[in-house]
Amino acid sequence: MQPLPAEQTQARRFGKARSARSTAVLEDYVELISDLLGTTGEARPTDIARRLGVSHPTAIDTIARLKREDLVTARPYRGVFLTEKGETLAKRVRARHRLVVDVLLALGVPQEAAEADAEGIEHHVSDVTLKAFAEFIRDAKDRRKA
Amino acid sequence: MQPLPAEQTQARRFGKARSARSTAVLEDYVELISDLLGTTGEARPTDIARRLGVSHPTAIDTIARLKREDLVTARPYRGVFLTEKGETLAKRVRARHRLVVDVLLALGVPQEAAEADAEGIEHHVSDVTLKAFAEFIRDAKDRRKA
DNA sequence: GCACTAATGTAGCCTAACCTACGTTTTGAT
DNA sequence: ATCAAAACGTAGGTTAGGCTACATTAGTGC
Repeated sequence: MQPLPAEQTQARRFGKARSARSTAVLEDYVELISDLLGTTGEARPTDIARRLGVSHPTAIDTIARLKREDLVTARPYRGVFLTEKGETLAKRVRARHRLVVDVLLALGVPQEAAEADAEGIEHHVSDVTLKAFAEFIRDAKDRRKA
Repeated sequence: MQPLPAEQTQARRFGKARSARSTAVLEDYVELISDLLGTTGEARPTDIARRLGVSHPTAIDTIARLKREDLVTARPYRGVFLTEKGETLAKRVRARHRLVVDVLLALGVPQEAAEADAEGIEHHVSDVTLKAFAEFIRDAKDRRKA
């Protein structure tokens, strides 16, 4: 019996989940900012706060953190913009989000639940899992064609 | 165009994800405590800490929170035990965890990634989605039989 | 039964993410 | 051009969840 490795494996998994949790908020903001910039041309703290369902000081605090992480630029009263790094992250996050929703739908999850659960699930989907998801969706499409 | 409802829907989704995040830690602890009680007969702060990959004061703090939430009982130097409420939660969480892993495996996700990602994903799977997962697994089994 | 070790607990600190209350800047309507 | 409303920003507070360093208790071996 070797309890140590099992313990360490489990600890590593929990650690991963913890770090995913801490980046989840950043990812949500970046994705939302990207959406707002794309649809309305600007991303303002108040809009961001309203969409996320938080107060605007909370949004402003988190935007400050995004700046620290070099994901956005923002100047007082001027709105928020994505850096290169932020743009790249936004693209990845958006693609992952879509894929997660698609997989849930393909599994028979109702639309609203799929959208809602994806909001939480997406942040915990690793690249390996994402690849499996993509293949699953591709195969499902092929099956439908055949 | 009515931008308000869309905003509110999105805000509600984010709110759900936020609250899932805050209960995720509690769920992890309860599940782990249940495991430890089942396999070794006792759940001690140090073991819990080691398995979760956190320091023992962190574990003790969270155990205090679990007590406040009436999920466990614990007395100094005596280990941790689940209340009725904690037991019920543990059962639900364990079943959900297993189902999430099974679904990921069925989708072609490799074992280790499935186990690791499930640790984060499980906390965001709603009852509706869980039901769809259960049906998907059942159907997959039927297909294999046929 | 004493002493050492391991487990447990306490104190004090940090960051993230939330909040309310209040002040300041922009903006747009008259 | 002014002024009110809306947006923005700041101050200060809370809880959760981490940490290290240090003190205490329990258990074990001799």
